[in-house]
This record gives sequence, structure tokens and C-alpha cells, in this order.
Amino acid sequence: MPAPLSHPDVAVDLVVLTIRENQLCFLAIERGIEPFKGELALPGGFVLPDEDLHEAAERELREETGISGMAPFLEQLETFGKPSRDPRRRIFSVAYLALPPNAGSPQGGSDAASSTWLPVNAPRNRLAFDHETILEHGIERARAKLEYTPLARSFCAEEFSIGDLRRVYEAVWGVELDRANFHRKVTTAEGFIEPTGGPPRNGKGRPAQLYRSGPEVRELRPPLMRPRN
Amino acid sequence: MPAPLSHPDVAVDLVVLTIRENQLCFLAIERGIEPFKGELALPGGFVLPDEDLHEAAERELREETGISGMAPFLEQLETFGKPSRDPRRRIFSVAYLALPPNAGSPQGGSDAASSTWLPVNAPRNRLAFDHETILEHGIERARAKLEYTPLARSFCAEEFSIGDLRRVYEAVWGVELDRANFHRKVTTAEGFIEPTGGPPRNGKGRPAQLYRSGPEVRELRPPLMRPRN
DNA sequence: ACAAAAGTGTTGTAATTACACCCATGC
DNA sequence: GCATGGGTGTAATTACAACACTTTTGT
Repeated sequence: MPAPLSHPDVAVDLVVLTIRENQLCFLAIERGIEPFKGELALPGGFVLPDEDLHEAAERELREETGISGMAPFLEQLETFGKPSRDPRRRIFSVAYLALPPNAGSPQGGSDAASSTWLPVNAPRNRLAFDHETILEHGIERARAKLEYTPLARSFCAEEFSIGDLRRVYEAVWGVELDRANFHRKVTTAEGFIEPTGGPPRNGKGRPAQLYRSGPEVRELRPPLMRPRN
Repeated sequence: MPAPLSHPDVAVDLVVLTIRENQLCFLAIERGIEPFKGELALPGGFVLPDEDLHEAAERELREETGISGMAPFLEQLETFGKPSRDPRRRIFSVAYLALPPNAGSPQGGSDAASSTWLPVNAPRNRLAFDHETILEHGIERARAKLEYTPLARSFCAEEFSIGDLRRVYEAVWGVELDRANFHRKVTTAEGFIEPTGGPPRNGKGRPAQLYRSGPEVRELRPPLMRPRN
């Protein structure tokens, strides 16, 4: 095992997703410093000497979004290490996917000139570095995990209607789903959601029964597959 | 973005899987140097200054197994970065899953006192560092990918019978599958396998028709789910 | 002939779809 | 009343598991 010839840095970059106005959105920052000053990028930063990767991702998420209390969904995506990916020097980036609960307006972080939610489908300039690739990976991971895990709950508030949950699936997958069949599937999947027992929520149309997350389950069984054709 | 206070190293570690005598096996090395000298570990090594992560994984695989010609299946698993995971200093490990084609006897590498294939289910001492965790992740990834990707082909030789393919599934999942239904499923899944057209292969029992990998497909449709209960 | 493995047919059940229909509210 | 979204019923289709059965070889 030859010793390495130089010492790189390791950063975490975050794909933070949420639903706003029935659209899947990601958190982008406008870079306040060179390189790529003024361009759009994903939030992120260096891993500190005594931090685990997951801790670093949590800290960056807190700094960029102001989220503090509840534990958000946070999962490692993939690590990027092309020598030329950062023009300054060799920096490895460990990408994370984050789904903040009840995501509100993000806060400006220390290095972020500003941060905003952008719909993933809206036209825009390419992101800095290789962040366009990282974002695509994050979106695809979220889409895939909706199928066979209870991930969709993480996009919702603590209490939600089945309609809310359906609109999450529709926004993330970009499809329309049959209301009736969706209702049966999610109420049948064991441990996915459970009724609050509280009063229904009024709005347009018939009031909706409210649900919360069911007991801890990794796998959604049976899975909820997205339409393939 | 504060600058990091110290510079870590980045290594790749490999979960190399193959089937030997109908058993799922992984490649282990006996460490020739401290720390953990004499103990079992996964093959791996540092990423060199001008290497991409994938290139480093390919190089380590070549050095440890002697594989050179064909491109093996090689996919990034996950990155581990707990500050205490290496007693020497801070080392990030990017884990890869590798499935060498026609895996033969591995070659001893430069730092490896010896390397051997060990059945994943046989009792043995714990692996050094956090490699036990990495191995578990690799095995679980392989098991999951058999379901919805054509990964199983990567465990087979260039030409294989449907029985060969079934024994791959059985070894990796640790279950018995119905021969009849398996045959139908894999021949129905579009693009998975195609007949060679050549003569059947003799052995015990009725000669088996031979197949090779079908056209490039990412997804197996319909998927081949493992039994859940 | 027999064992062994490949491969096909059949049948009952479960899952999925598509869509009709009723329910409870706001306006 | 009407629009809107929530929720249930149902029939046709499709997928799936279980297992009986036939085929083709080696011994």
C-alpha cells in the first residue's frame, strides 16, 4: 500500500428536496466566492477534522436551511472524486440526499450569498462544478425510493391526508395516479401510515381523514411501483 | 466555507464477490502490515493523486485479483469516514462492489500477505477496521440488484445455461427457487438473456440450451423478486 | 432401466387496473 | 345545486406460485 503523494480535502454536498406548490424543488445557493462566484450550486462544505460524514452533512443542512429540531431524512448518495472536478485543488465530494421536514424558506448561510428553492424541471443555468450530475443522482434516488420504501412520508408534515401523500408521488414522479387505487395501496401497505383518529381536515371537497407515519419500516410491502410506459 | 484544519487521505476498499461451488464468496486478504497485521480485511488501497475513484478501484482490483482484460462489474457502494475508523490517522474509505468475470484464483498483491475466497456464510474472525460493515453492505447491494437489474449475468461465464443462472440466484439469496417458474421468468424478461444458437451443453441430465447476455438493459422487467417470507 | 436436470402445461389464487359510483364539504 | 376532492365497489385482466408432466441425456 503506497502512501499517497498529496493530501486532498473532503467535502459534503447536499441535494435537498422538497415539494412546493405541488412541484419537486431543490435547494440551490448562489456562490458568494470564487470559483464560480455568482453561479448556482448545491449547498455544501468541508468535513471538519473530528466530524463523521453524516455529522458534517447534518451541520451543513442546519447552516443552509436553519433546520434544527427534528431529524430530517438524510442519506448518503455517492462520492465524486475526479481530479479536475474542482479547479482549486483535489476535493472529494460526498453527496447526501436530504428531505427536511416542513421545509420553509431557507436561511442564507455563511458562504452562500443567497439560497432558493428551484423547481427541478424549470429551465435554468447549469450548476457549478459537477453539481448537475449530483442533483440528477439525488432526484433519481428519491424517485426510486418512493417505490419500495416509506420515504414519501418525509416530504409531508407530521399529519397528512392520503391526497397529500398522493400529490408527493405525483410531483416526484411527474405522473398522475389513480386516486382510488392509490388509496387502497397505501392503506394496505403494512406499517406505512396510520390514522390519527383525530377530526378530519376541511378544505375543498369532502374532508380528508388524517394520517401519520406508521411504525418504523424499511421496506414498503407490497411496493408502489411507478408506471413504466 | 471554512478551510479544513487537516488533510485526510482517501482509500478505496473492495467487496469482490463470486460464486465458487455454488457458494457466494468474497475476496479477503491477510494484512501483511500494521495495523491489524495478520488479520483478515478487504482488499484496497489509497487513491493516487491523478486517479479518479473508479480508476483507483479498477487498479486495486487488478492488483489483487490479476484481472486485466474484460471490464468487470464495478460499482461504488458507500463512503465511510468516521474519524476513528483507522487507528493511524483520518482515512476516508470509498467502498466498491466488484464482480470479476470468470473469477479464478486471486493473486497475492503487494501489501497482501495472501488473499483467498471465503464463503460469506462460513464462520470466521471479524474483519479488520470497519470492513465487516462494508462487506455486509456489499452483499446486501448484490442481493438487491439481482431483483431489478440483470446483474446476475456478471456472475456467469460468457455462455451459461438457465440452470447456471438459477444457481447464481440461489447462492446469492440463499434460497431454493422453482426451476419451472425461474425458466419462464428469465426467458420472458426482455433483453435479459438470448440463446447462443449453438449446440446444447451436455452433463448430467438433459442437455441445457446455452445463453449469453442480452442487449444492454439497466432494469429487469418484470423484476425477479426474492421470496420475502 | 433409472437418475438427473431441462423444459412445458395447467390450474387455482392473488394482485392490479380501470372506472363507476357514493360521500361530505364549500360556494 | 354544483364543483371538488375523499373514499368504496366491482368486474376484467394479468401475474404468480405450485406442481404434474414430458424430454433428453449419462450411467
